[in-house]
Amino acid sequence: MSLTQKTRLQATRKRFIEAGGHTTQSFGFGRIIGQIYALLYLHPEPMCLDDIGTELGVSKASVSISIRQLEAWSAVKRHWIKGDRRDFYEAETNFNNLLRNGLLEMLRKKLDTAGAQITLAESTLTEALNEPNGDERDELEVVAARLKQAKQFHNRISGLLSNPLVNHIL
Amino acid sequence: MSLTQKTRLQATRKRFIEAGGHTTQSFGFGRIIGQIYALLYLHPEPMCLDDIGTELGVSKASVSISIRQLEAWSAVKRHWIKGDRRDFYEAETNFNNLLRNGLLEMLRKKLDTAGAQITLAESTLTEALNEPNGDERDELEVVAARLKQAKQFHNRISGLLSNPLVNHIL
DNA sequence: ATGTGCGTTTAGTCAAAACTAAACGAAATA
DNA sequence: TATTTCGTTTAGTTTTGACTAAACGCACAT
Repeated sequence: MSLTQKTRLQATRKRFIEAGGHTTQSFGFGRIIGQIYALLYLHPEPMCLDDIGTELGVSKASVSISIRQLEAWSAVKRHWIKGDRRDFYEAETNFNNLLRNGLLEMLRKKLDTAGAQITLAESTLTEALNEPNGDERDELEVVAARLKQAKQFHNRISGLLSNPLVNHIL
Repeated sequence: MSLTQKTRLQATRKRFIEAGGHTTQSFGFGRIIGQIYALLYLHPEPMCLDDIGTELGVSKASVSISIRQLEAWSAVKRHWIKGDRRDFYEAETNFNNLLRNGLLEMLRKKLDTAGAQITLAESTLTEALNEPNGDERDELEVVAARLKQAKQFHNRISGLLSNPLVNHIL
């Protein structure tokens, strides 16, 4: 392989890996997660923890933690090699699965906890509403109305995420 | 107003505000942003910077910075009060606008920069591909194929965000 | 059993982000 | 012009969380 080809391939890899790290960073997951995925995505063969760490210049511990996150999102798959005790990983190249099991699943969880909070607030308020009139009854009802509106919106979004049509589009 | 009513109203407010802060925090924006929005959302009248800061127990500077972010997302609106030099703010209760101008807009920007990076990587690689054969031609083509696939997925998602049908559902 | 080679856990470090206090500039008031 | 009252900027502090080195536990081999 010519020197220029090699250099350009390395440059391409490096750029893509940096971009991956930058992207996950901007979404609030660390930088390493994106870098690992990008590295595996462009790598023809599965890689082990040590090689990944060496390639990216980070510790094995970081790789271990990050790769478990990626596994939980179905973004990488373990690859068994007979006679080798090490764990090898390759990227899940099917972005649809990645989207469904990763991003959307996370979104769902966050929506759930948010929804639970709203419900909790609502029920606390309902107790107050059932009592005989007080001198700030109006305000009480304004808050109740807003909470109700928030819950409606929450339900709409939740419904959207479990809508089979929407899920098919993604 | 009875004491129990007052207590419960305050408890409801507090819980809702904390939940709001927690939510925005989990999405990588600060805690204060969500707290301010939640406070304004449950507050019948527009509030000024100082009152917001006092209510949440944070400095006016923090409120100033955060509320400009909220304004950029159309999540709050300025409310002019004649004869008062202070800026008053109220929550945008239309969640659809909020979604469109806030979350989706942000998503669009991140997709754009990610797409630009992929394109850049692709063009760097294309130069190498146009050269005569080298001894790692195969690997070069694997990387090229992966980049192409990534770009396709990126385009699909971008298209989805500007799809009028999808935009209408949201 | 003992040693070796893994992945994981933990305790600690360090850098980046959040947040504050204080200084500042602009606009209204006197 | 001097003063007051805002919102913003800035410089410094605190907090958070990313990351590492080292210890650990487990499984297999000898």
